Amino acid sequence: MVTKTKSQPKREPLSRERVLAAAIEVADEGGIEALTMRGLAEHLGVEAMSLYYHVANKEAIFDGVVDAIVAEIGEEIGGFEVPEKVDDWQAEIRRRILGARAVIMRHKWAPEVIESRTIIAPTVMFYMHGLLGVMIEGGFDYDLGHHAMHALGSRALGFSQELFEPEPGQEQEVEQDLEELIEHLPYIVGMMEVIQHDDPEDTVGWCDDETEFRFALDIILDGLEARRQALPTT
Amino acid sequence: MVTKTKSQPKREPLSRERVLAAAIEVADEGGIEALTMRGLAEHLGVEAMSLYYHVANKEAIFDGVVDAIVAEIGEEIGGFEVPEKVDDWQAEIRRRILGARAVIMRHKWAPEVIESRTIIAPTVMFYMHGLLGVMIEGGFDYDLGHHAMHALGSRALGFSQELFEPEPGQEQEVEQDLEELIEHLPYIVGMMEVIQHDDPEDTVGWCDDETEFRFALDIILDGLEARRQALPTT
DNA sequence: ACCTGAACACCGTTCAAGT
DNA sequence: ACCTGAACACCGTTCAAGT
Repeated sequence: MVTKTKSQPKREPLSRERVLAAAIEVADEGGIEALTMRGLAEHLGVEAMSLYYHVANKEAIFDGVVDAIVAEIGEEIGGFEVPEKVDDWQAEIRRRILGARAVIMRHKWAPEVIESRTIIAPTVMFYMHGLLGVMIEGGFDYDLGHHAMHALGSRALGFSQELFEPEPGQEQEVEQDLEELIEHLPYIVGMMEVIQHDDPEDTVGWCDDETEFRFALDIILDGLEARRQALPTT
Repeated sequence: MVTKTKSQPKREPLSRERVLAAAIEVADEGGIEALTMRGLAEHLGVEAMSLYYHVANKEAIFDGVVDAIVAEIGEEIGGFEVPEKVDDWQAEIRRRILGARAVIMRHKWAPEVIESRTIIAPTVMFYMHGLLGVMIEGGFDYDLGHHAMHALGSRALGFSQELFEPEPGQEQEVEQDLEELIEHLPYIVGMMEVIQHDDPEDTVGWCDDETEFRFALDIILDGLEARRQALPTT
């Protein structure tokens, strides 16, 4: 073994992979707004300008991060390959989407980054292609498959926009002027009472995200199945 | 009439309302990234710092803009009042949501701003309250109503995240390396061929957003109706 | 080949000062 | 009461220069 040991190398050189991995670390720790070129460089023990040798710009970092997240989804669900025979398309689609969701839950900032891409990432395309393939082999025609992709939307990747949900870390402050709201929002108040009654533990974060996600997902999958069964058999 | 006409006033004074109206104008014209404090001030013929006399900061502008958009939705659908008797909850919900969508279509940057709010705007709360009220009066119990609000998510306000859709102005460039994609993405390619066959006019923007939005909305409404009918009658 | 210092053009925002 | 100039702390990025 010929190794040059002349003075221990202080750090291994940068690379696109290390930059992207660090970017995910920084976002995991401090959220997406913590991911700045200068902050990322500091996290790597390097100057901000050094990053530009390995990535074109910040957008390229976002692109690479999305690729990495989708790759993690691929590991989670065992690849995007479409099986030759699909007996239960609903089960297979649900398995993939809930797997994607598990990954997204580890990187809660990811939806915002994914949505911010103007051109669809090739890896995302491969993921969606897998979903579409499962549906086609499961009895969809292409037209219904197309509708299905749109109906799922971002839910295909395991997330959905919740208008009632605050950002992680910033809990909703419902208490504040609840007094005056009660008379103007009787239905909301009534709903909250029922929900809190069902689950008295939950005080502030009064919704079970996982349950709600599955509820909506099942509605969509059921609706698609009904329309699949209505297809003319050729 | 005693009016002081000593030298024509060059411009009417600023106000919170004028700032917010101008903010919407700027975003309508140049997108949300064009909405900067300096740019907004220039649009108003004023210095950037003057804005801070009327709004606390940029976040407050975003908050106000969301309020204004929801107010516009209110005008579009004739208010958020819940009728005492709801015969066809699906029709009423669909009417409100498609009205909201019409407004969002005029302000395509609005979804991003709405999603960026960490605390739910009071006006948004009123809008959602109206939807919930229609459902309750239409035969939902509070638990199903709660599920429904989550299942609709941002679709309640007339938009949904389309992973395949590029930002307005930046068309998807599918042509680029389509050659190599064909062999890896047979299902996507097959789907595109069928879709283009159905609608040969559409070359690049190959999806009818309105149709897809209604398709997904109907699936959700149908699913909710099925679950409503399954409720125990009390 | 890989990293850096200095500089640029842009942000949002504060604060004391103008009228 | 309403607006402004100067300044600050932060961005992403370019470019010539270092090793």
